Amino acid sequence: MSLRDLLVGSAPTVAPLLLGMRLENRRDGTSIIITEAEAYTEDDPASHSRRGQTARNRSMFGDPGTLYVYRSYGVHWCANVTTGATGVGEAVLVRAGRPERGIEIMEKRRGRTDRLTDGPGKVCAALAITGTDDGSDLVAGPIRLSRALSFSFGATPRIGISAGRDRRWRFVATFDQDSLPSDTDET
DNA sequence: GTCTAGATCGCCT
DNA sequence: GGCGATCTAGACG
Repeated sequence: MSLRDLLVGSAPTVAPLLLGMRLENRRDGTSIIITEAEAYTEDDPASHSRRGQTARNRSMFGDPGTLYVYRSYGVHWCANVTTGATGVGEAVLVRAGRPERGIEIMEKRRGRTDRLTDGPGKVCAALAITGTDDGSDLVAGPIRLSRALSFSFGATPRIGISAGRDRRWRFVATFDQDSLPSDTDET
Protein backbone atom coordinates (compact mmCIF):
# COMPACT_ATOMS: atom_id res chain seq x y z
CA MET A 1 0.00 0.00 0.00
CA SER A 2 1.43 3.36 -1.02
CA LEU A 3 1.80 6.14 1.48
CA ARG A 4 -0.72 8.20 -0.46
CA ASP A 5 -3.28 5.41 -0.32
CA LEU A 6 -2.75 5.17 3.39
CA LEU A 7 -3.51 8.85 3.90
CA VAL A 8 -6.89 8.66 2.17
CA GLY A 9 -8.23 7.10 5.35
CA SER A 10 -9.98 9.16 7.99
CA ALA A 11 -7.83 11.16 10.40
CA PRO A 12 -8.52 9.01 13.49
CA THR A 13 -7.55 5.95 11.49
CA VAL A 14 -4.44 7.48 9.98
CA ALA A 15 -3.13 9.19 13.13
CA PRO A 16 -1.77 6.04 14.83
CA LEU A 17 -0.25 4.93 11.53
CA LEU A 18 1.90 8.06 11.47
CA LEU A 19 3.64 7.05 14.68
CA GLY A 20 7.09 5.79 13.83
CA MET A 21 7.10 7.58 10.50
CA ARG A 22 9.75 10.10 9.51
CA LEU A 23 9.04 13.77 8.91
CA GLU A 24 11.98 15.41 7.23
CA ASN A 25 13.03 18.70 5.74
CA ARG A 26 14.86 17.72 2.57
CA ARG A 27 16.32 21.17 2.21
CA ASP A 28 18.74 20.57 5.05
CA GLY A 29 18.36 16.92 6.01
CA THR A 30 16.77 17.44 9.39
CA SER A 31 14.26 14.81 10.40
CA ILE A 32 12.25 13.46 13.28
CA ILE A 33 10.42 10.25 14.01
CA ILE A 34 6.82 11.04 14.86
CA THR A 35 5.84 9.98 18.37
CA GLU A 36 2.58 11.86 18.96
CA ALA A 37 -0.25 12.70 16.58
CA GLU A 38 -3.75 14.10 16.99
CA ALA A 39 -6.70 13.66 14.64
CA TYR A 40 -9.11 16.44 13.67
CA THR A 41 -12.27 15.97 11.60
CA GLU A 42 -15.02 18.17 10.17
CA ASP A 43 -17.57 17.29 12.85
CA ASP A 44 -15.01 18.02 15.55
CA PRO A 45 -15.66 21.17 17.62
CA ALA A 46 -11.91 21.61 18.07
CA SER A 47 -11.10 21.40 14.37
CA HIS A 48 -10.36 24.35 12.13
CA SER A 49 -12.49 22.65 9.48
CA ARG A 50 -15.61 22.54 11.65
CA ARG A 51 -17.17 25.53 9.87
CA GLY A 52 -16.17 24.66 6.37
CA GLN A 53 -13.35 25.76 4.13
CA THR A 54 -11.72 29.16 4.56
CA ALA A 55 -8.57 30.80 3.24
CA ARG A 56 -6.62 29.62 6.25
CA ASN A 57 -7.69 25.99 6.38
CA ARG A 58 -7.80 25.44 2.62
CA SER A 59 -4.97 22.90 2.78
CA MET A 60 -6.96 20.81 5.23
CA PHE A 61 -9.43 20.13 2.42
CA GLY A 62 -6.69 19.37 -0.09
CA ASP A 63 -5.42 16.07 -1.41
CA PRO A 64 -4.44 13.47 1.18
CA GLY A 65 -0.78 13.99 1.97
CA THR A 66 -0.97 17.77 1.77
CA LEU A 67 0.88 19.72 4.44
CA TYR A 68 -1.41 22.05 6.40
CA VAL A 69 0.50 24.64 8.41
CA TYR A 70 -1.20 27.23 10.60
CA ARG A 71 -0.05 29.78 13.13
CA SER A 72 -0.92 29.10 16.72
CA TYR A 73 -1.45 31.94 19.15
CA GLY A 74 0.12 34.23 16.61
CA VAL A 75 3.51 32.87 17.57
CA HIS A 76 4.11 29.26 16.64
CA TRP A 77 3.65 27.20 13.50
CA CYS A 78 1.92 23.84 13.67
CA ALA A 79 2.10 21.14 10.99
CA ASN A 80 -0.67 18.79 9.99
CA VAL A 81 -0.92 15.88 7.58
CA THR A 82 -4.09 16.23 5.54
CA THR A 83 -6.05 12.98 5.36
CA GLY A 84 -9.27 11.78 3.79
CA ALA A 85 -10.36 12.24 0.21
CA THR A 86 -9.82 15.56 -1.54
CA GLY A 87 -12.47 18.02 -0.37
CA VAL A 88 -12.79 16.44 3.07
CA GLY A 89 -11.55 18.67 5.89
CA GLU A 90 -9.55 16.24 7.96
CA ALA A 91 -5.97 16.31 9.19
CA VAL A 92 -3.59 14.91 11.75
CA LEU A 93 -1.53 17.29 13.86
CA VAL A 94 2.09 16.25 14.32
CA ARG A 95 2.25 16.89 18.03
CA ALA A 96 5.70 15.56 18.89
CA GLY A 97 8.60 13.57 17.61
CA ARG A 98 12.02 12.24 18.38
CA PRO A 99 14.94 14.02 16.71
CA GLU A 100 16.55 11.75 14.15
CA ARG A 101 18.93 13.46 11.74
CA GLY A 102 20.47 16.92 11.62
CA ILE A 103 20.23 17.21 15.37
CA GLU A 104 22.91 19.90 15.55
CA ILE A 105 20.97 22.05 13.13
CA MET A 106 17.82 21.60 15.16
CA GLU A 107 19.64 22.42 18.38
CA LYS A 108 20.89 25.62 16.83
CA ARG A 109 17.42 26.57 15.62
CA ARG A 110 15.86 25.86 18.96
CA GLY A 111 18.63 27.47 20.95
CA ARG A 112 18.85 24.48 23.27
CA THR A 113 19.87 20.84 23.28
CA ASP A 114 17.00 19.21 25.13
CA ARG A 115 13.29 18.94 24.41
CA LEU A 116 13.83 19.81 20.78
CA THR A 117 10.61 18.43 19.36
CA ASP A 118 8.22 17.62 22.21
CA GLY A 119 5.45 19.98 21.09
CA PRO A 120 3.78 20.92 17.80
CA GLY A 121 5.34 24.38 17.73
CA LYS A 122 8.72 22.92 18.54
CA VAL A 123 8.50 20.35 15.76
CA CYS A 124 8.00 23.13 13.23
CA ALA A 125 10.74 25.26 14.75
CA ALA A 126 13.24 22.40 14.68
CA LEU A 127 12.41 21.39 11.10
CA ALA A 128 12.03 25.02 9.94
CA ILE A 129 8.47 24.46 8.76
CA THR A 130 6.63 27.75 8.28
CA GLY A 131 3.53 29.13 6.60
CA THR A 132 5.31 29.17 3.27
CA ASP A 133 5.26 25.37 3.34
CA ASP A 134 1.49 25.30 3.74
CA GLY A 135 -0.16 23.38 0.91
CA SER A 136 2.96 21.56 -0.21
CA ASP A 137 2.99 17.83 -0.87
CA LEU A 138 4.26 15.63 1.94
CA VAL A 139 4.84 12.70 -0.38
CA ALA A 140 7.05 14.44 -2.94
CA GLY A 141 7.69 17.96 -1.60
CA PRO A 142 10.51 19.50 0.44
CA ILE A 143 8.83 18.60 3.71
CA ARG A 144 8.38 14.90 3.37
CA LEU A 145 6.70 12.08 5.20
CA SER A 146 8.09 8.59 4.85
CA ARG A 147 7.96 5.25 6.53
CA ALA A 148 11.02 5.10 8.75
CA LEU A 149 10.57 2.15 11.01
CA SER A 150 9.91 -0.94 8.98
CA PHE A 151 7.36 -2.89 10.93
CA SER A 152 4.18 -4.79 10.53
CA PHE A 153 1.41 -5.02 13.03
CA GLY A 154 -1.50 -7.26 13.57
CA ALA A 155 -4.42 -7.92 15.87
CA THR A 156 -4.59 -11.18 17.79
CA PRO A 157 -6.68 -12.62 20.61
CA ARG A 158 -5.73 -11.37 24.08
CA ILE A 159 -3.52 -13.53 26.23
CA GLY A 160 -4.49 -15.58 29.27
CA ILE A 161 -8.25 -15.39 28.95
CA SER A 162 -10.81 -17.98 28.01
CA ALA A 163 -13.86 -15.86 27.26
CA GLY A 164 -13.90 -13.22 24.57
CA ARG A 165 -11.15 -14.73 22.50
CA ASP A 166 -13.02 -13.78 19.38
CA ARG A 167 -12.22 -10.17 20.14
CA ARG A 168 -8.82 -9.73 18.59
CA TRP A 169 -7.92 -6.72 20.67
CA ARG A 170 -4.28 -7.48 21.30
CA PHE A 171 -2.16 -5.36 18.99
CA VAL A 172 1.39 -6.33 18.20
CA ALA A 173 4.09 -4.52 16.27
CA THR A 174 7.04 -6.38 14.82
CA PHE A 175 10.04 -4.27 13.90
CA ASP A 176 12.79 -5.00 11.43
CA GLN A 177 15.91 -4.95 13.55
CA ASP A 178 17.99 -2.63 11.37
CA SER A 179 15.18 -0.12 11.02
CA LEU A 180 15.27 0.77 14.70
CA PRO A 181 17.08 3.96 15.65
CA SER A 182 20.30 3.22 17.46
CA ASP A 183 20.73 4.07 21.13
CA THR A 184 23.24 6.76 20.24
CA ASP A 185 20.42 8.73 18.64
CA GLU A 186 18.95 9.35 22.06
CA THR A 187 18.42 13.01 22.79
C1' DG B 1 -15.21 47.89 13.03
C1' DT B 2 -14.13 45.74 17.35
C1' DC B 3 -13.65 41.95 20.47
C1' DT B 4 -12.18 37.44 21.86
C1' DA B 5 -10.65 32.74 22.10
C1' DG B 6 -7.25 29.77 20.59
C1' DA B 7 -4.66 22.47 18.23
C1' DT B 8 1.56 27.01 22.20
C1' DC B 9 5.81 27.98 24.36
C1' DG B 10 9.26 29.75 27.45
C1' DC B 11 10.18 32.33 31.29
C1' DC B 12 8.83 33.73 35.83
C1' DT B 13 7.63 32.87 40.65
C1' DG C 1 1.06 27.19 38.27
C1' DG C 2 0.70 31.83 35.97
C1' DC C 3 1.46 34.97 32.34
C1' DG C 4 2.76 37.50 28.16
C1' DA C 5 3.87 37.30 23.26
C1' DT C 6 1.39 38.14 18.82
C1' DC C 7 -1.85 36.77 14.84
C1' DT C 8 -6.28 35.32 12.79
C1' DA C 9 -10.99 33.61 12.00
C1' DG C 10 -15.28 34.12 13.53
C1' DA C 11 -18.85 36.35 16.40
C1' DC C 12 -21.16 40.32 17.43
C1' DG C 13 -22.96 45.13 16.98
